[in-house]
Amino acid sequence: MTTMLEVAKRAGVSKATVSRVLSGNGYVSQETKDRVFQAIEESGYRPNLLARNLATKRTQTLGLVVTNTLYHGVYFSELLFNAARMTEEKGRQLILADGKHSADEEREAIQYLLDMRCDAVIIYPRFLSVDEMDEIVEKCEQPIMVLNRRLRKNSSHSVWSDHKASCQEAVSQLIEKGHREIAFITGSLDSPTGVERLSGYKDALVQHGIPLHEGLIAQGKWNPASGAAAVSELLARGATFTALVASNDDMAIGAMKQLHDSGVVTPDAVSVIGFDDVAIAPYIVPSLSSVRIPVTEMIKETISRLIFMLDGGEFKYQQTFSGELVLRDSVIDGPHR
Amino acid sequence: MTTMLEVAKRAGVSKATVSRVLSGNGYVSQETKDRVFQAIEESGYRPNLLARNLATKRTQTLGLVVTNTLYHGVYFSELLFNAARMTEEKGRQLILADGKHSADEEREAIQYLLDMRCDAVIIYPRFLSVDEMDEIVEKCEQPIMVLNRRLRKNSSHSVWSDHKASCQEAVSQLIEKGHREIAFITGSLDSPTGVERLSGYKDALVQHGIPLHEGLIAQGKWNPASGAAAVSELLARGATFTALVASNDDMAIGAMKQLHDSGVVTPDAVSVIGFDDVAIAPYIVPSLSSVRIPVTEMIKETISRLIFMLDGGEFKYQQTFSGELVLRDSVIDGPHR
DNA sequence: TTGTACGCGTTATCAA
DNA sequence: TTGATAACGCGTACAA
Repeated sequence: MTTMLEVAKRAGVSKATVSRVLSGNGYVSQETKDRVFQAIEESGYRPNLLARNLATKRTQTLGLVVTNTLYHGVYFSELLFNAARMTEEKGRQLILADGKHSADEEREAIQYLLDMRCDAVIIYPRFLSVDEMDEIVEKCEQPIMVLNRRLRKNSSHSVWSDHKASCQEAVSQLIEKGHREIAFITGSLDSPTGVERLSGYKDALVQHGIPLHEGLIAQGKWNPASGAAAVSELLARGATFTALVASNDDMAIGAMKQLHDSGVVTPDAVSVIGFDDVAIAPYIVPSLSSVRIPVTEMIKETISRLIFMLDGGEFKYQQTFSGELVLRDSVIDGPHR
Repeated sequence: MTTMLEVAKRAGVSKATVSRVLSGNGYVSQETKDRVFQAIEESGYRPNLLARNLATKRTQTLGLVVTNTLYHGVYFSELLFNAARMTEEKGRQLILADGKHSADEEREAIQYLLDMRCDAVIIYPRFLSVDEMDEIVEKCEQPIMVLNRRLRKNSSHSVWSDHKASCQEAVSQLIEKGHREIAFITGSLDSPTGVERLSGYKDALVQHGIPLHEGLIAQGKWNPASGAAAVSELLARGATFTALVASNDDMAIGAMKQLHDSGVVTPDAVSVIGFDDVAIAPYIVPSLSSVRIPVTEMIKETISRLIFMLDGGEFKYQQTFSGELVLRDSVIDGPHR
């Protein structure tokens, strides 16, 4: 690899001058500029970003940590796509680190990004507690933002959407359409998101004076297969319901398939609501209603805040997002029996 | 940020000793080891990877370039997930750079990874020509592997699956099941993959002595909406067919929805085959057959080769993968009318 | 077993 | 307008 020094020699100038030409800082005569550029061309010189970043103490990169349990599915794609786009819009590069599937590995991933001296870090946590992340935010010199969690102490360093309220709203809509027997498929209950959605379901029932039947609740694990399994379990229990809320779209899709396959209940007879809006779902299951989580908007806010902080700014206020309920025919019509 | 020097002072030793303790190279007495570790604890020291990488001339990272037009969908997720997993298995970190949506931006992304001094780079090209990539492979000091293209000169630096043969095979299967009128939805025809699949379709027909009807071919753009639009166009033309091959699963899904909505042809009456196997598809459209591209295996081979090259190895031979046709009932049964 | 001193490829601060 | 030269934080011969 040819270095700046070799370029300098070839052009008959010093390293410093080459550096000036490249960075645009400082005065350089047009004549020497030309000579330098020519030398660069001839030698195929490429700047070493490691050296540059070490010297400037800036890497122009944002780090992003996500668990790979989220990798499958369109939700992650949307997250990643927008994060990359917005980061580059701000003239920076996104570096992705895999949080894998444990708290330790999530910690390691964060640490890696910090050790790489990313200018700032975005964490979409899955295993780490809110308290630990509050600690990380305070300890680190780099600005840090946490997605999908509400930090206790540094709430302005987090951007989240109110899963409980969104779910409560969705269930309320079903109740108002006349549904009384509403089944619920949970997500993994070691995830706050899963717990919050379940809690929203329960609160909506209470709020409308509808008794809670544990028999109408089945546990899922976010993926389609577990949604299908949950429906099997509900049916095996002899549960009857006119509506079904699944804690995400993937499970909702698995659930609908199982409803169809089992033949006990035709899908059209059950109103189904999911979450996160797998973008492809409407093409296949037009009857699936969904609560759309505004990932794009949330990422945008997150990155804006980070950039602002990098420029020395400080946020006092926090911002909550809420899911938007997109209803399809089967819900709008109310119960079919 | 506390540096190694500060740790050294606190422990009453020299930088070199701290470095030895951290890397495990060279002899250090247990006693001083303990002192150093304690000093590290107390000061919250973290090594600066930029400095380390600059000094060692190794970054322990693999770069991956992918266009964001691939981000949506499960194919990309599987690619990324496995790439990250395997890279970390080899004790390295994956760095993702967005190739965005033009040849220039794809070049920039590759250049960025090289400038960051990634030890090796994987390119999943969308816009760059095979010739240009052959050039890049030869010019660069870092090992480079190209996914989903067959390089002309450096074929051992590429891993691809034979799209033409896979598609030909799929269409042949349909023909052998008794289908004679087989519609085809192309991918974007500025992509080699799209062209190859179309060519496989045509060749299969020729091979079986079935006349080619241009009226049975409609253009798509890889996404579900374009698959639906293609079906609309076919129907508007008055085309009749008992089977339909779409150049990927997303379009196949859109196509099936359109077949259903239009009511002209019930989906069950048409055997549909897609490509790439959107993992979620079987949960929703059990009747969708698909050619599974072995992404996981291909990534595995790619990374193995890179690691081997980093250790000074050189590959003489090349390896082709081929898609595996997964047939569902509607195809196995043959034409329904 | 430990310390000294130099190199990695840049940027940045001075003089000149 | 240009050139020495000192950082940046770490690895590593070489010497002790």
